[in-house]
Amino acid sequence: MSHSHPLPSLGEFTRLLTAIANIHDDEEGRKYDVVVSLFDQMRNLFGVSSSPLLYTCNIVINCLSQSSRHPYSSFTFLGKMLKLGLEPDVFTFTSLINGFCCKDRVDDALGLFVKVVEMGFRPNVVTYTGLIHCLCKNRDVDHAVELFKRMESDGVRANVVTYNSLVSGFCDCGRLGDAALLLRDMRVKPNVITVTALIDGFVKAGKVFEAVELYNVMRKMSVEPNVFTYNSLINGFCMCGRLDEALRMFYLMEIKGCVPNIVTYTTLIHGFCKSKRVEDGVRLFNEMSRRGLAANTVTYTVFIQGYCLVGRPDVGEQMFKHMVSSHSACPDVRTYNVLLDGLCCNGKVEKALMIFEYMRKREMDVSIVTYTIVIQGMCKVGKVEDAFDLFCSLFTKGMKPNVVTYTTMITGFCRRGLIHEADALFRKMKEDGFLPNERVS
DNA sequence: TTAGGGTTAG
Repeated sequence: MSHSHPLPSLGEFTRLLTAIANIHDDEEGRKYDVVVSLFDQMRNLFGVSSSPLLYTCNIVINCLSQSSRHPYSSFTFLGKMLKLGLEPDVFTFTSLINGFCCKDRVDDALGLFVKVVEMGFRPNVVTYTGLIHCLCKNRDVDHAVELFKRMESDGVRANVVTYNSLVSGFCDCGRLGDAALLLRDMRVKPNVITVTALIDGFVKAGKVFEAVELYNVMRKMSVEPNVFTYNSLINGFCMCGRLDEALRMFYLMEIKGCVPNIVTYTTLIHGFCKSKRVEDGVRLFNEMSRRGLAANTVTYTVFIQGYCLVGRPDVGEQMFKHMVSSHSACPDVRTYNVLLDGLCCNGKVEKALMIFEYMRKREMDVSIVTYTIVIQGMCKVGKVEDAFDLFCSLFTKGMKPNVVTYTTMITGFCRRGLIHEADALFRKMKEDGFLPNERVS
């Protein structure tokens, strides 16, 4: 770098660094590289004697710990900090612990937490909340509650973010009662995220009227619902086929000044498609387009499913081709799954198998759901041997069949009268730890 | 001046 121009100050450099660190970029890796290289340039320019401020290092370390490309770079950077004579603080360690949390490495996160406490640092509400959130995401809500209690006995007060993690955690594992109690007994005012988490919990459990009741309560508590809240409620009505009520909620949100987004429309379209009212879905699609909202992958996928459901796989296929050729949205595995399943259910198994071959040639990321759909299609047209070959190949690919896969294959054998094969597979399924009537999520 | 939380499709 040439020094012919006056140098920016250390403060200006740090502001730049913070700005870059906070950019939400698709190319995460590149951003982190820029941050580290900028930090190195700062050090070269200002010299080691003018030691960079601790918070500058903390910005860098936070970037590094969230980077998935270089898993240990944050610890390498910590070493660099120590060499420069900088003492890490609670911000530094919270970022490092959170780095493990981001990668779902709860045990490493907890291990580091214990070490940091042993070193005499006092974790604060952010440190605890990061761990609680990570435990909840890993469905270990009991452990999260334990940590929550420890936090309180350490004299660290939970804030709304802590409660939000726990309420969502309870909801995610179906403990709606615990979530409701926690919401009731919170020592800080809940916000829209807290209440919406429980509303969505009710919706996912099929209890849409409890969700609506909570919606009414939240307005009395002067917690203002937002687009997330309304999308959740609309989804709740759609899920149980109450489309009129879904529409009424949709109108209500507009009256309340809440602007519907692409998720709102896609949820409604999905509701109509599932109830075989694809034309009503198209009307919503047109309205959405008039408002300048562009359909995304999910919107198209919902339509493809809808058209297949009403026996028009040709239109579904057309939409699929349109999304590819117009580059308006990129089909993902789920789009392919819906198309394959739709074709199979409409007697177009051969076509589905061709698309599946194409997917394999292109080395696309196929899921166990894709395989299950194809196995089912093969069985349907009597190609039980091909289906079983594909089933067996899963193990060498490192894929695990789930209950649906097993059930599909067993049913295929049974339909052909291959009772011994079916029985053997049934036993293998139980060996793999599946109960015959287990549901898949 | 630095760290933590949410919705949609099989």
